[in-house]
Amino acid sequence: MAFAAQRFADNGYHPTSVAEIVEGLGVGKGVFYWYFDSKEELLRAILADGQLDLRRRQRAAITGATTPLERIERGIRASIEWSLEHPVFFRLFQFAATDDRFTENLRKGEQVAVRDAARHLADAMDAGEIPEADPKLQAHAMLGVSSHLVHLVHRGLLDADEAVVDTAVSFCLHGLQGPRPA
Amino acid sequence: MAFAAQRFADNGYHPTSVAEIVEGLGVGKGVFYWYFDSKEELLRAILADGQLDLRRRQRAAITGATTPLERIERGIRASIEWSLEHPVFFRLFQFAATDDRFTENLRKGEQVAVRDAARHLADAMDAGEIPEADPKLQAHAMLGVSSHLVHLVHRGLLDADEAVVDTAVSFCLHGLQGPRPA
DNA sequence: TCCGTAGTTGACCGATCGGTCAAGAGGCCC
DNA sequence: GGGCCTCTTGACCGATCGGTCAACTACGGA
Repeated sequence: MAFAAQRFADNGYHPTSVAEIVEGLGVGKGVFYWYFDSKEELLRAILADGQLDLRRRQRAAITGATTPLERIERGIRASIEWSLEHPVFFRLFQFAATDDRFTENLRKGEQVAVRDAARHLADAMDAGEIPEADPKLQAHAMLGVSSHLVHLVHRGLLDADEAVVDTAVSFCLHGLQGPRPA
Repeated sequence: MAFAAQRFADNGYHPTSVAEIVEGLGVGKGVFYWYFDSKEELLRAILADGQLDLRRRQRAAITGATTPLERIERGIRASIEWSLEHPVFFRLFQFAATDDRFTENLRKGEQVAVRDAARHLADAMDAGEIPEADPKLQAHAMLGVSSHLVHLVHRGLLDADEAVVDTAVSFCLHGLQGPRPA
């Protein structure tokens, strides 16, 4: 799966053939179809693996935080860092988001994460830490900032500086904050 | 090109064959290869068309604005509205961003837009409208928010409400604003 | 020792791919 | 009318695709 993921990320899902994968692994084609029903199922399994790992990282990052806003910040940081460390998974997520065969697989995991973030946002609103707004929309906005910036780093258009992470976090946090009461 | 763009957006670039396109158009295959060198070149032409149109819209939206920040806001609004009105182009942009064969084509257009936005951000900083920060990073952050939200609308997970646009704009503007001096 | 099963092989399948090209249609100028 | 050029056709090409399957190997238990 790791090898296949690498090839999918490098050459694209469609242009990468099953023959290419098994050849690179030095095994027969039968092995592939013994473990997976199809090439499509392979990618689904890879995506599920990645989502699980990201989710674990997010949960771990959040524990220990005391305020809702701190949970949000840690969640963003963890997501960005994970995405920077796992360019292969990240690229596959991006691809899967553009292909109707796979969007459904992403949706579930993404919605869990967004719902989670939205809950913390709602908590922060209740606590008066940030003004009232649609928490889900804001969670998605933060996701947009993070993933786009990560995308740029992976494309080599941005240095994998910690300044990127800080800028993303700061942008998101202040975006949430809205106009401060004087 | 419009027909091909539609099919590429609906079924994906790779799964859509040239045969499918010419058949849908009711013409012979030779016609296709008379006007385009390859399937790849066709998509490139479509992408260029879309980028040109978006760029025009952005420029038109900005003219007449008096302050840098107003230019930024109008630019965001125009980009989001255009993307909502052109789901086919938007999807193709998203796909192209995930495929190395086409990223280079997007980069140029994207960089022009980002450089433009960054210039207005720098102007706003000089005018003291927003605090100092890396304008390019911020421009990309705004692009991330916009495109992710548009993506959700196209996937049907969000209503094409004007609230979406307003939230995006507000999130971006306050994200730029940073911590207000008390 | 021998059988059963899990795991593996790679030749093979029909379908389809992007792309080619010889043939010809239609119109324009001389 | 006849040569010419633009445009169109669709049969055809070799390559390759995802997927199948009969044959085979390795090995643990009886």
